Amino acid sequence: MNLKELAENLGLSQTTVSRALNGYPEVSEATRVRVLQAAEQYNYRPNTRAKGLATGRSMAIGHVISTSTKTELVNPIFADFIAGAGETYAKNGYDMLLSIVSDDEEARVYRDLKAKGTIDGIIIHAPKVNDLRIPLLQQLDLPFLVHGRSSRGSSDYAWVDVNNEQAFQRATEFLLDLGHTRIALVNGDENIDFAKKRRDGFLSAMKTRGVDVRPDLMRSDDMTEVHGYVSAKDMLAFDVPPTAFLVASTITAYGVRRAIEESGKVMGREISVITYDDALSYFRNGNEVPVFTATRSSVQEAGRISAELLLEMIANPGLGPQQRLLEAQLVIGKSTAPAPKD
Amino acid sequence: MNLKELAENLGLSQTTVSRALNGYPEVSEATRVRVLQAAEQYNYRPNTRAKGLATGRSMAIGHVISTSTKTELVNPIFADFIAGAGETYAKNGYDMLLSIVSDDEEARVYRDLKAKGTIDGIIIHAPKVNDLRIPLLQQLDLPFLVHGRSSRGSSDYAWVDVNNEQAFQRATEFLLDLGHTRIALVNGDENIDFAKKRRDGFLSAMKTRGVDVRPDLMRSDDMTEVHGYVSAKDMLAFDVPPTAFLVASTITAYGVRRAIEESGKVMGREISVITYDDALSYFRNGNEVPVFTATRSSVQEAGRISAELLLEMIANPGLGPQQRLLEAQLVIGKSTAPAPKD
DNA sequence: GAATCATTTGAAAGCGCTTTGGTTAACACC
DNA sequence: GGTGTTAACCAAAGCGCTTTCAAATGATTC
Repeated sequence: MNLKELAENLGLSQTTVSRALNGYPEVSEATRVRVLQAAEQYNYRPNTRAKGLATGRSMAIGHVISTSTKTELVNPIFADFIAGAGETYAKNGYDMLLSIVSDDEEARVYRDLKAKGTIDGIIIHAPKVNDLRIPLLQQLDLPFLVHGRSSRGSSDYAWVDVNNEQAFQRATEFLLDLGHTRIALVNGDENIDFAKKRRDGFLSAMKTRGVDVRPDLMRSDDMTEVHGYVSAKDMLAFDVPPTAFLVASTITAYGVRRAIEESGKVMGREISVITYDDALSYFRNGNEVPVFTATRSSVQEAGRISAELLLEMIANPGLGPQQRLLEAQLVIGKSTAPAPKD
Repeated sequence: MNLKELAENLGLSQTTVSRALNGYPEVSEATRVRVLQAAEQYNYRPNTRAKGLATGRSMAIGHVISTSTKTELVNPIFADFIAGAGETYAKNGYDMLLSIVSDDEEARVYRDLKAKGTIDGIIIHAPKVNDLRIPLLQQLDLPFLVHGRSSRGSSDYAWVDVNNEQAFQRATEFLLDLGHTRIALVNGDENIDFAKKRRDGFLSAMKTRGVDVRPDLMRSDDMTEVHGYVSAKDMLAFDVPPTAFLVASTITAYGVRRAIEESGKVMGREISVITYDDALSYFRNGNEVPVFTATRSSVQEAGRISAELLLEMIANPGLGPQQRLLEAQLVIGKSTAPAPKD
């Protein structure tokens, strides 16, 4: 069933039917009702492509997820982020277009999406400290929003980010308050901005308290379980091992925990752990009492907010780039305890 | 830059330019080269919507992920599945459209996607034992493929699935061979077909060997970490606790492991664990030696194959529904040992 | 009763592409 | 020279919608 057929069925012009369906005022209430009923009855839905062609808008938002060509990892936090965003899109009649792109092709993909007119806006993830995608998108004149921030370069773009520096600074202070000084940092890939910021927060807290930072207690890599395991296992074998770990994700924290237990120590007694917790739906940090003491911020919530801001910017082009800084909560779990006296 | 402008620039008609770009034979080699060069130079990309309107195809595949209205969980295995599928789509010029839908709206969403012509085909996930989506999609005349199978109802539809029954049967036999008889099943939600099949495999192996199955050693729920923890903790507190766990996912297995360690026992010594391993990229089952003995099948691979089969079916409508049964591998890790003698 | 106005409707153009059904020119053949 | 054939190109219709501009109708005003 298309508009023409529907109009013929009703004995009306396409114009009138289109107007009735789209809520324009120049239609008598009687015919509007008649049209809506008929549309319902025949289950009429306007063809997306035709509508888009006529209006110049595609009613779709792109999400580009870049996988490094080498590692081919897909971060599961995307699943939750996208769930949050998808909800907002659905509510506003937008579709979500997903592109999985190897990082050497990203520039081409953006240009194509713009030139082909596939999408009205785009959300990008995990920006690097100095991310070239941002100037590229600025120049492309395609509304976009960054999940995260990029420290260097222009700051005149839309983003939604967590206050990562503050989160890890507080976490570090908490460990210091417990008497820990040999604190290890099992970070994400520090080429990515958020990991860099977390490191900054860690270092800043240590410096403020005048505690020496041992470079051999800092690791940085993709936030897999194995990364946590390997890093912790390695450091626990030191002559003077760390007494606490600051970890970048619950997944990695599970690896750290595995190494701790393998070493015969007990987490939350001899060894303390604080992790960043994205509140992943399949990876809740325990049920009642959190397993890990954690800096928590829901990535699903971030997805929802990101989508809302982007749609807002698309609706009001004069609005300028929207930005939102979320604060992580420090929740106390069973993984932290005072530093052992030795 | 659109086709008209490009054609004017070249002093050719839109017809000829379109033909040159799409590889039709009625164009001289000289002009084809000229056209391609110009297109390259102006970075011309045909407008997706216009092309779709003219051809009647949208060059997009929909993925519908349903979240139960109650739990709002987003299974991270989708991230990997989608990564696999996305690769195939990109290679073939298709876009991927993602819908996150609460389960009470699914039927409407399918009808809409079909009526609006947004997509050329659809992939659905996690079918129930008796899944109503399948007859609905059959009736809608929209090419579709199911990731998983639905035991009841017509079997005349396209699917890609793992031989779940066989996988868990083998895993159970392996535990029985090690002398375990008190084997607990920490399964996924058994309303979903794959979980049902795994249970069948488990029961079939137990029955064949004449080992009694204790109903209180079987749990079924969403495959979260917490589900594993709570189930295992509960069962380990029994007067006669299980000596082995058969678990539905690595994530859940981490919960089981947490409970085991909390109980003061050691996994791979007093307690054995076998898990199903989807080979999630952020959740590799250990590095060299697997942490868990596991039945492994890559969900990313399943995504790739699913996308390939669906595109094939779209390209050749006469082909009939494609189906592919993948076998899981039984890999031996550090989590299994002979049953303790008591 | 004529002029004005608001209300409601419709014809047709246009969005950017593909594709049908030509047309033209060059060439070969008898 | 006339007839076919082929290669290369183009004009225009059509995909299903929105939107501009015009027209018809009935109500209102003087």
